[in-house]
Amino acid sequence: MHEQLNTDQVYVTVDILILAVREGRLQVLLSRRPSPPYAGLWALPGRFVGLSESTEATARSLLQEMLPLRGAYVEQLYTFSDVSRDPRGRVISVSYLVLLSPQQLQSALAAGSGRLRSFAASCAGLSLALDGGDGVILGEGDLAFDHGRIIRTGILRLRGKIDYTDVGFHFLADQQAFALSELQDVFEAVLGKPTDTSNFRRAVLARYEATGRIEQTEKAEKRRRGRPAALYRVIPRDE
Amino acid sequence: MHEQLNTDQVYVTVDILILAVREGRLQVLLSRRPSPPYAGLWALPGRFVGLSESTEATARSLLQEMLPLRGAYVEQLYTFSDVSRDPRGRVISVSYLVLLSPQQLQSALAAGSGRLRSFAASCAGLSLALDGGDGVILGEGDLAFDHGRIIRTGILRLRGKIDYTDVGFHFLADQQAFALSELQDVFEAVLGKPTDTSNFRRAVLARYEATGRIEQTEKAEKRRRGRPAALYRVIPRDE
DNA sequence: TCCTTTATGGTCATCTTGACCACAATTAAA
DNA sequence: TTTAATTGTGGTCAAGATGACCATAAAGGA
Repeated sequence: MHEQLNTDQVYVTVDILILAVREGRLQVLLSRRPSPPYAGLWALPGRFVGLSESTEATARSLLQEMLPLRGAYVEQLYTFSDVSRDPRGRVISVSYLVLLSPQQLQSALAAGSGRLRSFAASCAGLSLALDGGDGVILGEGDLAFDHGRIIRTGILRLRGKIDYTDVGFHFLADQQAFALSELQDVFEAVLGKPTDTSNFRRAVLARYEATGRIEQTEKAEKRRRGRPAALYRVIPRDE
Repeated sequence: MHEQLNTDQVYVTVDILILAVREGRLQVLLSRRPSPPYAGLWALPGRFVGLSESTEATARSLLQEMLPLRGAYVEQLYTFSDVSRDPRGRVISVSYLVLLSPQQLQSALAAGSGRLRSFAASCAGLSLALDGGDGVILGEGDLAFDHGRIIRTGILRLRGKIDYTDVGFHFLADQQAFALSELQDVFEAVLGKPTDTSNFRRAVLARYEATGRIEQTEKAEKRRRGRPAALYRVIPRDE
């Protein structure tokens, strides 16, 4: 349908940047392009915007195809409009940022075809170095379109807002109790640097428990080796 | 040219939100729409995106038409894409935020036709109440399209970043020395609340003078009534 | 001259932050 | 069974930042 684009009009697509924290690293969901342009390279999921849907609706329906899940965190990221960003024609991309728990990312990978795969993006500093979960290393040249730039933009946005908003919670398993150390793993993966455990705990409890955003549950976890951790749960906000 | 839009394609426009601080209030540049839709209502300057220009280029050329000036601060704001936001058809708007000094805003008003006029936006809380510089009060219903929402989005963005970025400087006259009280006026107008003068001075000097962003000049101002103020200048960054 | 206005510098108590330390509660190893 | 390693939890302490407030300086106007 869209393999040949008219040269006298502007097209609009939505690309979604799906991030999750797995194995201590920030990961991004990519699929391998089956056909030109950029056949064989990795790309963000995307789609042309329909005539009767907002770009946010496009992003959500695109997400719905990959996940049977509702209520994922979706936020508009940035609009990329360089004239030559798509060799097929004049295509403007409105990008969205989506945050998933490891389990949600896993089920997206399971539901997807063989084209779908995820890669850990270890982004020390600003250089985009995609470090594959199975040993594959992705550089900027392995990504289609300007998707490397989109990923960098998204990670910077995330880093900028994780410690004064609630976005970090969306990386935790929905509706499940969590240990503070798990939340700390999320922060460290996003910010790319270690944090003092005691200070992190103090800051989180002051910011979220005092404001009624999280509360302690009765149970304690027993999964790991050391002392069992107290479990907390996120209090859903009705809006 | 664009009075009739095809119903089978998506159009892209750029709308620019031009803000300045004048007379202690945050003001926005609006023009009166000469023709339907929304004829007679106030609207942000806007234009359809050309085939061979990025949206940022569109924003800058649109700005250039109104101002002979280069180097104004331009930042992408948000992309609005509600299906029914434009009665003419399917029009997606990429909005940009532009910050001007009072003098720049004045010259834009002088260069513009009679359709151009500026209004002070006094935005206590979140309710958009446009309080006219010459007594006219604008409400949400006096604005075309979803431009009230764009203005609100821009002001919130500005408030969110003014005290941890350099954006506040762009409201001051370019290349000119300024007194700290002028910068304080800018902050108070943007944030909509008064600030303790002494604490403001301490914070600004710690944040900007210590990092080499501003420096004191030799001269002192003599314009006003009280004690003359020390003048500072912004040190341009080469990037 | 005295009052008003604006600018500038300072105090002081409180809150926040970063770097540590000590101990608790569990599992693994010796 | 003791000991060590591991993870979680609470606390201290000094340095820095913040908010409320006061005092003084330098100008113009009455």
